[in-house]
Amino acid sequence: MHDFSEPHTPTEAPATGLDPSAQPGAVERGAATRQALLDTAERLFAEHGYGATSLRRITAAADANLAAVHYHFGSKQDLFVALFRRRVEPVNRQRVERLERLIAASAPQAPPLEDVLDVLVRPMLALRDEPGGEHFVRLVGRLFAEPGDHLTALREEFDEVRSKFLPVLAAQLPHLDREQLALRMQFTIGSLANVLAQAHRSNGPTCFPPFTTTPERVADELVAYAAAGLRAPVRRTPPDAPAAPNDTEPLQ
Amino acid sequence: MHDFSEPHTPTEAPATGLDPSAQPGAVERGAATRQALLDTAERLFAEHGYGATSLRRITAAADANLAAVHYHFGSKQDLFVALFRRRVEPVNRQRVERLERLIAASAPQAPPLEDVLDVLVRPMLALRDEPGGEHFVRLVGRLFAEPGDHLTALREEFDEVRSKFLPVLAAQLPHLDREQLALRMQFTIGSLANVLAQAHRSNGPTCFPPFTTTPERVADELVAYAAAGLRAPVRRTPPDAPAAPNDTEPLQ
DNA sequence: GTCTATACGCGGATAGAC
DNA sequence: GTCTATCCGCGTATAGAC
Repeated sequence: MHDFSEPHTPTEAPATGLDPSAQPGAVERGAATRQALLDTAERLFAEHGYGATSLRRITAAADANLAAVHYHFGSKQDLFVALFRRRVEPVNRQRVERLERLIAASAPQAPPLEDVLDVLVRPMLALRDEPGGEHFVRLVGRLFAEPGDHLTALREEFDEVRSKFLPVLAAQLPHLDREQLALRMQFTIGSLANVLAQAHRSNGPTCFPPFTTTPERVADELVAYAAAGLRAPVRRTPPDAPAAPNDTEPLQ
Repeated sequence: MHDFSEPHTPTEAPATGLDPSAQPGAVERGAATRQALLDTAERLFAEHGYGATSLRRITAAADANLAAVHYHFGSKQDLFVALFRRRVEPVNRQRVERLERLIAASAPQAPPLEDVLDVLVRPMLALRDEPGGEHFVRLVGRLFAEPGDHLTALREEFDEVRSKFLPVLAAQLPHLDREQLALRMQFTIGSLANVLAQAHRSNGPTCFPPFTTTPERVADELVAYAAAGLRAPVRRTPPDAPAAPNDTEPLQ
């Protein structure tokens, strides 16, 4: 129902010192406010979710005025996009650069599957060790599960990553056709997303027993799991669908 | 910031015909309203997300009054829980029953890994073929990514499933310790959740090339992938962390 | 250029009439 | 059981102070 066609670009640049009416130090204060809003929103969005976090709470916690969000970013949505890009762009740049180094190192053969997966997975998991990153990874985990209307722009950030990694993976997985590879990569991304979304529960409460695992250890396990899954032989017949015809009754 | 400690249980039972002030046919109308609210909310939540779907839109589309939601369910949150339980309880009952049949059939050995995974995965994917189920599976996919505050009650629905499946899986995976098994099952659940969340995009737009896959085909692929991943040998050393020390600059 | 104050319409929730 | 009226907090927009 919203209209994001003209997303409002207010801070086209801190056009430093051109305007004689500007207060001394105004630019620095503006940058500090912007920063505080990004950091605070990142933490609160991760803890309570996007919808449950109001701009009033964010601005109060960041010692800023309610309207500061709209001045610096244009809308709540745009604030989210900004804090998201801030973290994701370096990660995706690392992924692509490291992949290209891998390709160069193993040329003319394609690089080993495990190495490619490692480069895909580790930079994102490593965010957990950056200040504030532990909040951010939960947001990433949730992104792919969100309904598609308003966050498509963010998902497009991953398009370059996908387009560069897919052919390299395909070269090591000749037993899969295009559709099978796409499906299995969807499994792999889901594994990563789920781990990211649950990363904050170091003493995991409901779903799985508590365990204390470093991001490095998680990356190791995920790479081993995904590589084996991607290499799995194509399955032919479902082994078991006993399905007594009426073991589901109609809805209440 | 919400308080869901006392969730309001209004419709303790359609206490049929006890109240002399009730209109004739009131009970049937009430049940029909309840049903319409569940079906409509399920569709709208799946299409636009929970937060972006207002009670006013739901009640308008279901030809009901705004206050009907609070009368029948107590709150928007409780409406979500109700429509969720309606679908998930039969699925989880199927899973447990089929697992017990598998155990009995292969006793005294543990049942084959692929069969156990098939029984875990297929009933949920099969919901796509039920009327309205194609909407519901998207909600399931999102559940595990949601922040933990208000939906813990729903996640507990899966506790019985987990406690019954984990030991059977462990019996087939003696090379994994408890922590490794928990982590790899988290990967597996993530794979399933991601597929469910994207299930509606039969012509997948941003993330993966379009493909038309039946739920049965997806279940086959997921079982093959997860079985291989779970069986993967434990990895020892990360193969590649070239990580030029400064390939990440500080945040903007 | 940055921030404050204030206003509008819509969201979920609730009380009480019918 | 159902509905109307109402409450308060939300995202958003804008006018004007510094």
